[in-house]
Amino acid sequence: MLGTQSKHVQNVLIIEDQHLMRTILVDELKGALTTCFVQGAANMSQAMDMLETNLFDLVIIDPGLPGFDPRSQSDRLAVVQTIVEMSPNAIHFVITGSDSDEEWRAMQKLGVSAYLAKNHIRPGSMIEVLDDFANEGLSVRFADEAMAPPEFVYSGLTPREQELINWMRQRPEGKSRRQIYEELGHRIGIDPDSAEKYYKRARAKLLKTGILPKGL
Amino acid sequence: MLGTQSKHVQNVLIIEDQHLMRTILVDELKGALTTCFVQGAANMSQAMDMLETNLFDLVIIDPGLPGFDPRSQSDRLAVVQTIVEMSPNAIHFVITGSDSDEEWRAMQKLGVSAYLAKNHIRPGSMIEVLDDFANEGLSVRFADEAMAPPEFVYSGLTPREQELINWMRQRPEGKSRRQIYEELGHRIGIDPDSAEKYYKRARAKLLKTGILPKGL
DNA sequence: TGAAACAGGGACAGTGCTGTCCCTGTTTGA
DNA sequence: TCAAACAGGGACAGCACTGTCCCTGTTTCA
Repeated sequence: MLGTQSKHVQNVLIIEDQHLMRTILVDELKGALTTCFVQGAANMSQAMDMLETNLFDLVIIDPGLPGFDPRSQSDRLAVVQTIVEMSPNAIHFVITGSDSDEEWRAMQKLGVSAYLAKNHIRPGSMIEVLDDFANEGLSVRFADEAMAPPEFVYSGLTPREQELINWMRQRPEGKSRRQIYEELGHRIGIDPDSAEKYYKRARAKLLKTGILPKGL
Repeated sequence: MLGTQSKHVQNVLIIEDQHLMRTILVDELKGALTTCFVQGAANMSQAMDMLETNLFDLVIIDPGLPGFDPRSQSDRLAVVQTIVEMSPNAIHFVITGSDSDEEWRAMQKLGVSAYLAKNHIRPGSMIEVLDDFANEGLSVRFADEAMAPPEFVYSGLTPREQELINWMRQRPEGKSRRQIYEELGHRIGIDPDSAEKYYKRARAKLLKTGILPKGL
């Protein structure tokens, strides 16, 4: 189950008690794998049910489950150990809100292949994590304070329009909009003209509703 | 800014260090408000920049920010207090991974209107929270172990197909599929025939790829 | 002053999801 | 055995988003 196999994983289980986080992790995995079948469990008993009745290729675990003390290192390790033992043929990733180097080492001894701080997982990151794992057999991401550009979302924009606005907001000083159109068009594989159109339409919409950020 | 106003909020700031959680909160807010402008900040300095240069109607805070000790009650309260003082005209919601009754009381004294445990926020919940707030001036949701039905996602299904599969998986023993079509069609405002079609198409796709759950 | 960058549009085709309506068969249970 | 429930499709229209190509003006700056 190593190597190039990892992107064709079929059966994935995500064990995480926060609904929104679980939902988006399911989506991220769906996006990172070409064809797959992702299931989510919100607590230990649900997870154990599913582990008993299914064979998973990949199990993603947040050890901070309800009924266990999130401060207790032994509780966290016990959760992971139980799950690893119930799915001996699966790959196991751990996702955590509060990471530590010691915990990663302990998890690794239990057979965990990746250890990911929640605040270091961005949309699209799971692809990189799976790549790391395919190449090196493991992937580790500790918490990270690095600046991400602030988000900005207006309810009336389509995804493409949002994308163009976001890129344009990060435009460096000396760069012309045309250069952004060129660059971005190349990056996402569309005509620079189209990129220009999306930006202009987005801008027009924002102007009409009066909420146009400062960088235009 | 009370009452029916709350759904027409325009400017929203979400302060949360976990990228995925922030992303989905932005989306949830975008969905819950008719027209809005949602911004996200990943840490305190970014948040303070934005609070200085913008006027927000609603600020949503996760007090567990990088640079502060998530175990320290005083750190958490200080974060919230600073933000509340910087946006005196805004409504403030607090979202937290580890909730407690005492913390909610302390937050309330700082002027916080809603206190929400992360594991109690489901997709679509923000609408209810805003309703609660509009009616009662506050909204509180402590952590909750109640069973949510396990998720199931297959990468090749459209949203509607997913929805039908998910409803059908929860079908009670004595209920016929036709009854589900009826009920669901009524609930989401489509023809029962259409519901039937979606389910059948979804089922066919799952059969073709070999991953059909047990309940059919 | 002339060229590039800009704002702000229109026309058009393609695609995927939605939703309605209709069809043929097979299985199941009262 | 007869009707309802089921599996598994086809045809078709509407709609939103995408993407390409083209247009007119105005501003900016070398």
